[in-house]
Amino acid sequence: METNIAEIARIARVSTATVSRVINSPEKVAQETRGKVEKIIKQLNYVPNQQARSLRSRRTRMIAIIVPHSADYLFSYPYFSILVKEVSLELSRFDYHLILTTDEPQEAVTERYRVFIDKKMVDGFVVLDLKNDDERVHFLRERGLPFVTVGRNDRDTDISFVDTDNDLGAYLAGKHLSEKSCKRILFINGLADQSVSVWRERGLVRASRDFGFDYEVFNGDFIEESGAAITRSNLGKFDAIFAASDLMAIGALKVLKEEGVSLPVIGFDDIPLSSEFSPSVTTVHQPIDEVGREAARILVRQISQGQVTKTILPVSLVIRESSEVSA
Amino acid sequence: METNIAEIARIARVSTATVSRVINSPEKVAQETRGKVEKIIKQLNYVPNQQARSLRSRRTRMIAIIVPHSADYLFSYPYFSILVKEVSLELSRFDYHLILTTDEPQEAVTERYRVFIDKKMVDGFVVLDLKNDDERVHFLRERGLPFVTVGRNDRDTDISFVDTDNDLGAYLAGKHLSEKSCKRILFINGLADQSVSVWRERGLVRASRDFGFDYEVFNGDFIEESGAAITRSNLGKFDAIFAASDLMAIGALKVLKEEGVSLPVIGFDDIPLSSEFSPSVTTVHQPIDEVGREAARILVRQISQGQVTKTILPVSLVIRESSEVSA
DNA sequence: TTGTAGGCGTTATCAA
DNA sequence: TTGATAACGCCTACAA
Repeated sequence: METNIAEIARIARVSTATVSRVINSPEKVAQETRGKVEKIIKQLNYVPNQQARSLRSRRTRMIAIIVPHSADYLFSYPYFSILVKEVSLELSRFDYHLILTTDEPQEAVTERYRVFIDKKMVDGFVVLDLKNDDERVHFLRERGLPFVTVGRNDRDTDISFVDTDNDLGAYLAGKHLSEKSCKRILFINGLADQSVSVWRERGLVRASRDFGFDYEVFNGDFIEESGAAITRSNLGKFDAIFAASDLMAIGALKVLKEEGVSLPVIGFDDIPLSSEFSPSVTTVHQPIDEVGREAARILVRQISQGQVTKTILPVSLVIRESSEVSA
Repeated sequence: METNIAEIARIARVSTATVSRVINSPEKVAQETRGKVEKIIKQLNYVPNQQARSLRSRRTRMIAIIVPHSADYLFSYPYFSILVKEVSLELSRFDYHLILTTDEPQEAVTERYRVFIDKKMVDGFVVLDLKNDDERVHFLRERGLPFVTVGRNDRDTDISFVDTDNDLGAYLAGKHLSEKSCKRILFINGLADQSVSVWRERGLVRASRDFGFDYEVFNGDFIEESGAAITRSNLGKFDAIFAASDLMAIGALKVLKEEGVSLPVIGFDDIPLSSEFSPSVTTVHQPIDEVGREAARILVRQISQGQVTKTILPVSLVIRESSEVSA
């Protein structure tokens, strides 16, 4: 016989309500009864059935991350794995758990969200890969479910998010390049519809005004190939490269090496590979592990206290070999 | 008011039992009633509450993957992300969902398994990173919960698993190197306690007998640094290198380049980076996406039919630049 | 083929 | 501070 709250109650000679209180709000139970019940719980290795709790309390303690198939590249991006790991670990410290899933290509972007909500499976969502105008945000708002976005945009200003200071990061990169006397920068940005790309371009615009350089933007998709392709088709036109991801910076560096060209290159993220690559990659460091943990904390707070939290984490320029060459 | 089975029943003028039957075993309901009920379900956008179903049916439709902190490296390993993605996607096609989590360093290896089981949160587990003598397998066996391992060992032969033909892969690598006239191979294997390492060494042993070469084994931990370190401390002693992961092979290739040494190098996995690296990496291709999907299918079968399935997927040698050099 | 009714294990309400 | 009892939403004997 599986032990349940009724058995504990029987043995402790109290009611099931009291056992439940010992578990959920021990402060409401007298010291003595409480000790007695706790002892029996321990003796029998009793653990509450989560499904029953969820049904009754309408809280599942589950959070979902739904990776859109259009962001498939995330799965070979080290940044993403680390983020997911930290989100999951921090959530578990609050007794929440993470469902990780992908959508299918033919589905609507919001379909999986709808299913999770309708089935009453989750208490909230972490939204990655935020767009400037993000359907998922509209949807979740409408449905009234708690969520936190990683990144922020201009439209949705009253929601919980965690972001890094992308604007400043790009500004620092531009400043550094201008200090290397660069005048025409090739800016390999991310996808244009992603909010992160907007912030980074803003930072570079500010820097170009403050320090007097020109730049031109091309949109890549964060992976190495796109950085390489954009670099290849622009050889000879620029005297420096700033890429919105380390992988694209590495793609650029490979092309430059192939072509025997030497230009300062700066990336973004500071993934592990960047310090090992040759040349090691100058980059804007983002505290990705902290982003993950903070996302978890913000969401838990949003769920339990209905509190909107906005966090912007600092970035820093890490100077390595790839920017230490003459233009 | 949230719509539930009772409301559907009321409107359709049938009992809740009939509505439940329409959902779970439509063949037991008369065409006419069935149509009527289905129509109303659709009209009201009714979706069954998963928590209630779970409580009643004792099936949560949740599967967990618990990554041990000792396998932290997995999170920066492209192989792993792709596996997780495919497992999750395939599971969702059977209406199962994936909980992804990590354990904490100070915990027992089986602690999180215990919690998930005791809370009645999951129907089964995918066990990664299988050891020769794996505590988690003992534990899950004892507790009687369905699970599938990715990899197989000699001890636990009556359990469901999906594996690739690691033995053959290593054999093919050895054969190829011997065809390049290599006589002394540096074998950079994975961690000694992992079952995958055992199979790969077996394959190389067979090849060394069949083709007459010598080899020496060193144990790395699958990441680039360990491949580089082992290569560096063995320079000059071998005329070829076989590494148990592409990342370690790449680490080896970097050291060789640095030192101006040219040796045939073969990796394992065939991660995306291997075809782009310079030199492109000769490697044993594993169908990682299929491994993930098959793991999901096997587990679902194990849960629903109690059926043990063992799958070994084929590998193939992909010959690229890194083995096309003279020793 | 359909309905009645009990129960899955817990939490919440209300009264004592 | 504690207990009795009614939900939570669904499934499934069992009976009709």
